[in-house]
Amino acid sequence: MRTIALITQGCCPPLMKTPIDEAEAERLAGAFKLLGDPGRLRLLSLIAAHPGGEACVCELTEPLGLSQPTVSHHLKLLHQAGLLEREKRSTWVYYKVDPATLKTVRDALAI
Amino acid sequence: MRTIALITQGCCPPLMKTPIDEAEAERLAGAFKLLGDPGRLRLLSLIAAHPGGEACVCELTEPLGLSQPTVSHHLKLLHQAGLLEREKRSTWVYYKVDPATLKTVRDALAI
DNA sequence: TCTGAACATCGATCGCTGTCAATATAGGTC
DNA sequence: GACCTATATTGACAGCGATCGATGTTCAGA
Repeated sequence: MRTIALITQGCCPPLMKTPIDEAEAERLAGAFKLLGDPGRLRLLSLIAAHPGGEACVCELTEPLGLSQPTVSHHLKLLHQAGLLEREKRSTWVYYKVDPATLKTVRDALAI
Repeated sequence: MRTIALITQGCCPPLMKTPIDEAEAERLAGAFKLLGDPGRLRLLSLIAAHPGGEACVCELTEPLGLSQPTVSHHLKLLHQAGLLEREKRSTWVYYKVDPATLKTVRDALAI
């Protein structure tokens, strides 16, 4: 799946106000494509609901029921899109949801 | 692409409040998968921004640059998910965005 | 009833992506 | 250094879905 730069470039104007052009549609669709996978949605949900609003990979693999490489792959995509912040602490890597990016996506659907 | 019943079944609890289960993730991901295609996003945008908030298929094919069967296919998916209302008037079929369903999807991303 | 227009369905193709096993990398501990 | 743990990368495969041409269906008008 292609990487999407979400926050930069003044993404994303409200869909419903005025017709978006093809480039904007491509970028916004990239964001929704990320949200269009049950595993990634559950990852976001697990991380957001985790104590402290953050979780490391080892805390996510088992409840998700997916292999470690797959989880790592999904986390990378979500991070590249700006939906997850990433912080390495010694051996562990902690992820937390970036509310601003999430809001950007949500606002694109405003009536 | 599988059909998603969006409004019915009390869909969709906010992702970020509490961990969603696999069934909810599957359903919600289905909705975002629909939004994860540039053509469908532009369809929604074109229809919403069209005078009267509605448009028939013949007004959408050309600005989208996709074949009529493809446009018809996308419209069917969006309609099945409840994102578009469909009304047949003699030879023409008019589609309009359903704001309630859109809000349902948007609210799932609430912080 | 014939014709043309608008829309839907079918069948086939082809690129994309979610998945995992295997392997690599990096950090901690002894 | 040797070993273990946590995470990332790689390579390969299988299934899905976006697309289009061809065809079907429905409706209005002559």
